[in-house]
Amino acid sequence: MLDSAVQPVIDDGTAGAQPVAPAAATSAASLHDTLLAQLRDYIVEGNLAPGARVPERTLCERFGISRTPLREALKVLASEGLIDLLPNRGARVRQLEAHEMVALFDVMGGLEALAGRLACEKITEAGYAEIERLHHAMYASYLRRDLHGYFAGNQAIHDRIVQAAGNEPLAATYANFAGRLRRVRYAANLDKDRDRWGEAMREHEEILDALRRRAGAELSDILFRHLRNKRRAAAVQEGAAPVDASRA
Amino acid sequence: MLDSAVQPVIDDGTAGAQPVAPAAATSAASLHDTLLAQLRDYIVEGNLAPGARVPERTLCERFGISRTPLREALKVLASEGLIDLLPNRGARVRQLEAHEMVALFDVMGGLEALAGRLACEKITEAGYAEIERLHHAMYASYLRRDLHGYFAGNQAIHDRIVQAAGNEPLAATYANFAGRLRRVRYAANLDKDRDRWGEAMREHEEILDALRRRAGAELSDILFRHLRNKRRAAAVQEGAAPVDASRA
DNA sequence: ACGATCTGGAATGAATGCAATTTTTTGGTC
DNA sequence: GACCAAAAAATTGCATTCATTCCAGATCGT
Repeated sequence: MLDSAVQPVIDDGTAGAQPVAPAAATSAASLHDTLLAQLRDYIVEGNLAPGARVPERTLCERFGISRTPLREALKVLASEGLIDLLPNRGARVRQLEAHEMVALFDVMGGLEALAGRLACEKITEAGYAEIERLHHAMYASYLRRDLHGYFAGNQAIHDRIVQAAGNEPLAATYANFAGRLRRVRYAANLDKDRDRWGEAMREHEEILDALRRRAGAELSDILFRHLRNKRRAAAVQEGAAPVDASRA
Repeated sequence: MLDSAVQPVIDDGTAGAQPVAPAAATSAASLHDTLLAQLRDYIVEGNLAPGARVPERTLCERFGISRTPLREALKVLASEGLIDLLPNRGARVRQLEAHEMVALFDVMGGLEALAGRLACEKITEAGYAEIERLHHAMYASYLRRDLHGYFAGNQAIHDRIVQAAGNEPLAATYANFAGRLRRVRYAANLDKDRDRWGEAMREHEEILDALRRRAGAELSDILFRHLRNKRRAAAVQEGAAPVDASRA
C-alpha cells in the first residue's frame, strides 16, 4: 500500500509505535481502527510533509472511504498530537519546533524511567534473561559498527522494558509519544558521533546492571538521564527532510 | 489576514464548559472542541454509570447537535481511554477494574515524578514561593481537619508542580490521566484513615524540601512513592456511586 | 499602475438518509 | 413454565447532501 520503499531511511531510535488506542483487552481488534492505524502510519512514514495540508478529498479516494470516517480518524490523530486541526482551515501535519521536540524527549524519558522502575518490580528471570540476550546482541552490533543492528537492538531493549512494566496505559502512552517522535530522524548522526555511541553503550551497561539488581529507583534515574543524553545528541539536525506528498 | 473580528460564542442553553485541559496552548481555542470538553465533563462528572451504554441519540438531543460531531467526539474520548467503543455495539463508559486503577495510579506517579524533576530545573523563586504558600495553606487545612480545603490545596500543589515543569505534552498527558482517575473517588476515606493523612502530610514536607533544594532526582523519587502510598490508601473503595443519567 | 473590494469556486463543518448489524419482542415447542 | 428460534424495532456505521467559510482571480477605484 504505502510506497515507503522510495526512501529507506533509518528514522527510528526510540521505539515502535503500534496500536495506541485499543485499550480494551477483551475487544477483538476492530473493523475501522484499521483506518486509524493506516492513516497514522501514512503520516508517520512521512508521506506528508510537516506543515502540509492534509487534503480530505485526496485521502478519501486514497483509502477508498468516505469523508465521515476519515474526519473521525483525523480528530483522533489530532488528539494524539500528530496533526493540528485549524478551525475552518483543515488539518495540517504537526510541525515540531525545537522546544517541542525537547519536551517530547523529556516525556519519553519520564515514561521510560517509570517503565524501568515498574519492570524491576515485575520482571521475571526469563524476562531479564531475554533483555540480557538482546543487550549482548546489541553490543555485538556495536563492535561490528553495525548501526542498523544496533538501533534495532536498542529499540527492542527499550520496548522490552516497557513491556516488562506490565502497565497497559503506560505502554499505550509510550507508543503514542514514540510515534510522535518517529518523524524526526535523529538517528543517523550516531555514526559521526562515535563518542556518543560509546557513551550510550556504557549507559546501557548501567541499565542492564541496575535491572539485574532490580534497583528500581536507580534504574529510573539512569533511564531518564540516558534519554536526556540521547536528546542532546539528537538535537543536532532539526529540519527533517520533507518527502513528496503528491502522488496520483 | 486573520479576521480580528471573532465571531461571538454560541452558547445555547447549556452552562459554560471550561475545558479540562486545553491540550493545544498555542492554538486559538476552537469551535467544536467545546462539545468534546462538554462530553468529557459529562462523563467524568459521573452522569453516566460505569459500564452503561452511551446512547448517541439521547446525547445528541441533550447537546443539541447532530450525530456526526458527537461520534467524532466519542472517537476522541475512546482514544483518551474514557470510554470503550465496541464494534457495532456502541460506546460504553469505561469501567475501571482494580488492576487498571492500579496501573493508572502508577502512570500518574511516573508523570508527577517527571514533573518534579523538570520543575527543579525550571522553577523560579516566585514559583517556588507560590507552592510554599499553598503548602502552608494546606497544612493549615490539615490542622483544621478541613478535608475539602486539604484536597483543594493538595491538588493545587501537584498542579503547580506540573505547571512549573514547563512541558506542554506532559501537562496534557497528566490532565488526561487525572481525568480518567477522577471518576473513582478515593478521597472520602482519608477522614477514617488519620494515619495516612499524617503520612501524606509528612511526604508533602519532603516534597517541599526537595523542591526548595532543587533536588530533582530526589524529588522525583519522593513523588513516585507519594503516589504509590496514595494509591494504596485509595485502593479500598472501588465501585464509585452511579448518578442519575436521566435529566430532562 | 497599484491597491482594495467583490465575486466565483473549492473545501470544510454539520445534518440527513440509507444499508447492515444488533437487540428485543413475540411466537412456538419441549 | 422454560428454552429456543425468528421477525420486528432500534441502533450503529457510513455515504451522501446541504450550509458556511475560506481562498483565488477578476474588477473597480484612486
